[in-house]
Amino acid sequence: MQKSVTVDVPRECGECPIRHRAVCARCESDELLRLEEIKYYRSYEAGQTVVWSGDRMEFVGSVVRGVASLTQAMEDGRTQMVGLLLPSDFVGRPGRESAAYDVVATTDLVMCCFRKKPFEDMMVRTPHIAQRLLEMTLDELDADREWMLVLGRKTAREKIASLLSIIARRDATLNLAGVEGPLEFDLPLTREAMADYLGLTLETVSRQVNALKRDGVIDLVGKRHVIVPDFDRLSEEAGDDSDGGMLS
Amino acid sequence: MQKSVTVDVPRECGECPIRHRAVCARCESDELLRLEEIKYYRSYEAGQTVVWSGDRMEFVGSVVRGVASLTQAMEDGRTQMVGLLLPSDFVGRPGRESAAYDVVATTDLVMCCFRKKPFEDMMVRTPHIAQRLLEMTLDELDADREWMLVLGRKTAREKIASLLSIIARRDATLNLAGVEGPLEFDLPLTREAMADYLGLTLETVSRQVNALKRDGVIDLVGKRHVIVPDFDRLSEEAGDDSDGGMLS
DNA sequence: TATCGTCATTGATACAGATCAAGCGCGCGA
DNA sequence: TCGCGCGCTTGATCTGTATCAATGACGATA
Repeated sequence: MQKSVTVDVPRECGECPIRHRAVCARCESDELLRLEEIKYYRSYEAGQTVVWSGDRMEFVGSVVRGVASLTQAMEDGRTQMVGLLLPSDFVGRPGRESAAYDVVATTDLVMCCFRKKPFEDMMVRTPHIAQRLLEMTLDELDADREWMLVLGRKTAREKIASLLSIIARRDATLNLAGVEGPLEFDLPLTREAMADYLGLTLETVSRQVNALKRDGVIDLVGKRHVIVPDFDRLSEEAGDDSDGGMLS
Repeated sequence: MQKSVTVDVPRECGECPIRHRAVCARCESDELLRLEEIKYYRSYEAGQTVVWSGDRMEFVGSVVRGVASLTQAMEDGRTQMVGLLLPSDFVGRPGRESAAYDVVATTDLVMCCFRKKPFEDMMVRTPHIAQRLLEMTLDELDADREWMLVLGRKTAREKIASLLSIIARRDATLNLAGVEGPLEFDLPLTREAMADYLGLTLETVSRQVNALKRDGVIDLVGKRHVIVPDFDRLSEEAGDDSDGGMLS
């Protein structure tokens, strides 16, 4: 059942696609060498759970390729996704014993992992890592707060537009795609996962996605491939400041 | 108009009520001395804005006494509170030029401030500060993610119960009040502010607060003083795991 | 003591999104 | 090639919360 995914991740940090965005971004080459000694890669298939909430967390790491989600659940089954982890995002919390959320691979996933203890030791001796982690954590805090506005105050249509806008933006910065002209990307989420992220039901997601398509805000190829002819229009639908802020 | 509030905050960090919880918690006495040189206190009256979103942020600091709120707003006036800042919480982001949110004093407020540049310099030379800030930021991230579940998936009644539960808990840890027996505290928020935090209207907040009172989950003295006869019952109403987790 | 403003309550009604219930379409394994 | 299952769509109806509209309760100001 565990079809081992062929992984073409370079052994060398120097060749790593997330070298300049991940927690190691600030490291000098000697620091990188020491990281290289303790790192290892793990692969997961779409749908696999990477970490169970409450479990002992024996490693931390970075998403190298693919998408994972962070999910909180109530006993009765209600579920809220609290984070979308794209390449370069960091998973795990130094100084904490057990995981606070479920981490699930929403696409096939490759992670660059460090056993927790060696990483913590390294952090103490390598300010560049701690600095970068603080910076990334503060960025994430900002992103989550923006998401709180989405969850608390936006309509279903605005929520969908906000999600598409965020994915489009992150996708564009990763691929350094042409900044002008239509954006295009594959949705890494099912309708149900979108619903869990947006605090909606999957039926409402489906209806609103199709409404945005009918109104020409987006175009769909199949169910998952999205074309955004006019990013400003999408931002407007998301209720964001009109000044775009594209790639800013 | 600016009735200068009498401040009885000690000049000495050693006497400071938040000494062991704030960003300075890990500092040795020599580090504290250097912090003392660059710190200064500021007071605000309830309702005053501490920082405007988008403004240049010339200082960072800690809440010493009182409560402040972090708010995001859309152009059309919809408003979402994204953080409640209680004593020892940190305001501002080192390494960023302009504020991302409005910070408003919701009660009379005393802050311990540092001009941004000297503080940043100090952070580089004082790992204890950076370490503590990372820890606090990670804690805040967890809290915000819990709040995303509240905003995205809970009913109005559960939202109110969740808010009361959080305030009760934080209040209890601050005052080291008797862990058993009825909890009691003053709401530091108007009904409208509660609505902004919970993603509701103030009418719904009013109705649900009174419903919880009718059902004996809480008792009210006046509009703002809350008595919680049974904390577990409140947790249950909040939809939280029944095991309490009180002060954990 | 009257008056004003702020904060809160309460009621009537409207509506966005949830819920319940089919049904579609496409990829995959037999 | 069939049939099954999963992801998705679409329709009918229900309901929790928003919205609109008064009214009440207190504290501050004159």
